[in-house]
Amino acid sequence: MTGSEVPRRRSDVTRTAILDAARERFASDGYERATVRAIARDAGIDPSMVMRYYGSKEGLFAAVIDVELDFPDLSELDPDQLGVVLVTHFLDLWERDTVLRTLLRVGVTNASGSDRLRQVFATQLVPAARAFVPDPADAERRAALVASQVLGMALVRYVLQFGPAADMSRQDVVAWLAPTVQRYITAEAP
Amino acid sequence: MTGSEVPRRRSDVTRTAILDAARERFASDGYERATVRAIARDAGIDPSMVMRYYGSKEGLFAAVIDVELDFPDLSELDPDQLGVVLVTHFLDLWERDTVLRTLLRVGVTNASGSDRLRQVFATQLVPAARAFVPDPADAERRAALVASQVLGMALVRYVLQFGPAADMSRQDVVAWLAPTVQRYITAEAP
DNA sequence: TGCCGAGGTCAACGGGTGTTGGCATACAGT
DNA sequence: ACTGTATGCCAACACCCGTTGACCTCGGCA
Repeated sequence: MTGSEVPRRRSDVTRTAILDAARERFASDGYERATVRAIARDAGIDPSMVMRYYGSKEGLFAAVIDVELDFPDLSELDPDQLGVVLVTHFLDLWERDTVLRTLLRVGVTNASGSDRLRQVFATQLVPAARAFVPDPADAERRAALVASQVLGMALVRYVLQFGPAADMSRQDVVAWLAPTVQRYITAEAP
Repeated sequence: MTGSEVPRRRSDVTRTAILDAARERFASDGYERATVRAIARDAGIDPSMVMRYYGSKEGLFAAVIDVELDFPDLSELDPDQLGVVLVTHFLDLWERDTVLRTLLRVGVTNASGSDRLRQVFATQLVPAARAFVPDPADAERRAALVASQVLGMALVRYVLQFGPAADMSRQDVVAWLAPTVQRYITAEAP
């Protein structure tokens, strides 16, 4: 992913139109109900274009979830601020684009979605945790606890949209969740 | 729901066979990928029987998720034990049968699934919280925080099956999550 | 100007879906 | 024993899906 560049081929505009439409459809409908036909209609082109450029529906989905979740540099951070920084960063990620929403929606029913979710967990969250936990041996467990709280909040707030969770301000979410995350990483094992 | 009774009609055995098969299919495949034909095959009958007894696929799903989550009586409980009791009870619920798993799997993509999930939240969790929170005005918010942690753990442990989360013992889950839940309900607002 | 390939449309295929109506069978009540 | 009804199966319908291949239409180049 090199981000924005000037289109070298004429078809690039169509390519990204498909990708944008796919992002929204997968995010709001999940994998099964997001049909190739609907995505093509949103992008204003023929369904066969989707196949030409992405090979198959599965290939299109792979392109959608192929993004890097750039984790913040935590190396010289006050360990007491870990909870606040992590929760704030996660809120940013969830609100910036739709890819995590897509991943969560799809990961619950689709194998390649949950694979990718596990992969993000293992390559991004676990290593970050490893640098701060008291005992590296249980870094995975502590990362899983953090994931449970963060994904759970994302679930009720952005996907299921429970009223009280969706209405909370960012500050309140951080204020409530940061101590939890902080404890999961740095506290003594109970 | 009167529970177990002697079958009055000959078809009751088929009825429950369909329901059992549907429970498993919906729980493991989600709504879209659980086909009427596959459910009927599992139940050993013809797909048209499903329609005769439950009207439609949607009606069958409604029957599957029409269950009461009997909440424990918390009225004379030591408020300090709230976290432990709640987390333990939730683990029981998730491990006893598949209905919550179904609800979570389906609620993420299907409207009637997430409706039911919101309904369970509003009629079971919020009232329970109302009895213990310092200020009844924010009972909903505190209940939402509890839901975020509990559903999040269920998500990574039972649905996504993140290794470290799935491998934790019940005691460890309770030991880690109970203080979080306790704080969400009884602690001063930050 | 003539050509050629890239970009795009169109119609169709094979398969799977939820759902329906007709027909057989076994049972219960008289 | 006879009959009406509950129970079940079978075949088909209409629809939607992902995917394919044949065809058209431009823009750039010799």
